[in-house]
Amino acid sequence: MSSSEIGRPALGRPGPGEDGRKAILDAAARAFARKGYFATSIDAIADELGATKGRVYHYYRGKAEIFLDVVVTGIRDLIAAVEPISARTGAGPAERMYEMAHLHASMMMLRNHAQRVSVQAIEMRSVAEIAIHADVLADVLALRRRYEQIFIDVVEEGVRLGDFAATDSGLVVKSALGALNWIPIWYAPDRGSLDVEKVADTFARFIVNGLKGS
Amino acid sequence: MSSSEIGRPALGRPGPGEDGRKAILDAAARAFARKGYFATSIDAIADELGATKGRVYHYYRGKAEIFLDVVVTGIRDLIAAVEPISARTGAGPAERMYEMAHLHASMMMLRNHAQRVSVQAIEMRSVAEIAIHADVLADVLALRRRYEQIFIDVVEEGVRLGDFAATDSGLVVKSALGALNWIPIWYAPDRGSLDVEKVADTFARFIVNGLKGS
DNA sequence: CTGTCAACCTACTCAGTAGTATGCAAAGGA
DNA sequence: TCCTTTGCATACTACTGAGTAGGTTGACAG
Repeated sequence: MSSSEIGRPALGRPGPGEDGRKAILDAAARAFARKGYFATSIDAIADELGATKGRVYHYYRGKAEIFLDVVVTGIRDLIAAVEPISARTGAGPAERMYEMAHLHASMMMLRNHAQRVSVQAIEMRSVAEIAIHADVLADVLALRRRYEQIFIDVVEEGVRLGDFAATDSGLVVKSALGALNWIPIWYAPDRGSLDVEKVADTFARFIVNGLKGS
Repeated sequence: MSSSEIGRPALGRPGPGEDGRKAILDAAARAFARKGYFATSIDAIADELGATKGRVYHYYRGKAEIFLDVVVTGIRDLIAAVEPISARTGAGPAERMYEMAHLHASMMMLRNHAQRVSVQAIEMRSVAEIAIHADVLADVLALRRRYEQIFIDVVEEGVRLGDFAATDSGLVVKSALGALNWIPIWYAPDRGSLDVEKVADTFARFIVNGLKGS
């Protein structure tokens, strides 16, 4: 809050500042990714930090606020990574869609805790504790829609060019993103048996083929 | 327990018996589907029943047991519905896969609370409360693997016949089931805007096309 | 060297809820 | 008819965990 004002006061102990929030965000993302929202106590997040509750509550108003911050960060990261690909010139829709799906899949696997949290978060809308933050929730939904729209645009361009079969673009994108978003649920990062590249490639091919039609 | 013994005693008040468990199971499925495991109290389940805790604890040992029972029921229903299609003679792998995906998608949408619960349940493995029931959890994982195997078998048959492109059948099935299992997360049953049949058809086509390759 | 403020930590409070103890009622069987 | 057993409800207990209150430390400004 105060640090975002113009001509910061610069009084007293400077300390971590915005980095303090970031550290908590990362710890919370790891903890939430492991146990889920409810099974993760504030104390557990503090432990993950090597600190106590006091530190957490110094930067955040409450548990729900931390959680939503993790979720928003996760989606923002996705958009920031995928949007440039969608806008790439000199590549057809199919090729771009492959790259987008490939990257999304990779991000889901590479120990990206925020992504795992974002995924489990979607069914939280009904939980009162979360629903209170209607403004942030609206942001989350808007970001998610925007992300879907990126894919929809590419699909519709592909349909116009005849590269993809004509169907309800909203629905096929939900199919594709469903397949991708499901990855964190079954993918276990520890056992290196499954190659990230191979999974991403298989998924991306599957999706592009699904769009092309027979 | 006692009712499963041979030559049941048949003493005292007969009452609902196994139906009592069923009623609780349904109420719990609805409640869990709405709020999730942790946000659903035993009292909430009892309310859904129009009863109190006492009734619930008369039939179940605890919350986790109810939850896992809902999950097992959900998967069993899926297997019971889809397995017959996979074994159908006189239809090619592509056609059967379409029907399987179509049915799975439909079951995800038709207010099937148990399915929604099963979906949210997968990330529960790490929660101590649930992990205690190692035996039931093992059953759940086995059932889930068995269900996946049904799809894998059809895919591999399709590959052998040249109907499907050759890839890692385990991974493409995970893609397909991911897309399908994701449905409960975005599909809102109340607003009738989205036609169940249309969604199921779009998803099933998408999946079959994805398997066929280009 | 002193006041100030961020950056914490410790030690509480208090609400919600899983699970229990107990009692009562209804429905057969003998 | 009474006894037994199931099928509940009511009224607890015990605990966990979110959020708070207040204290302490250390860096920087003046």
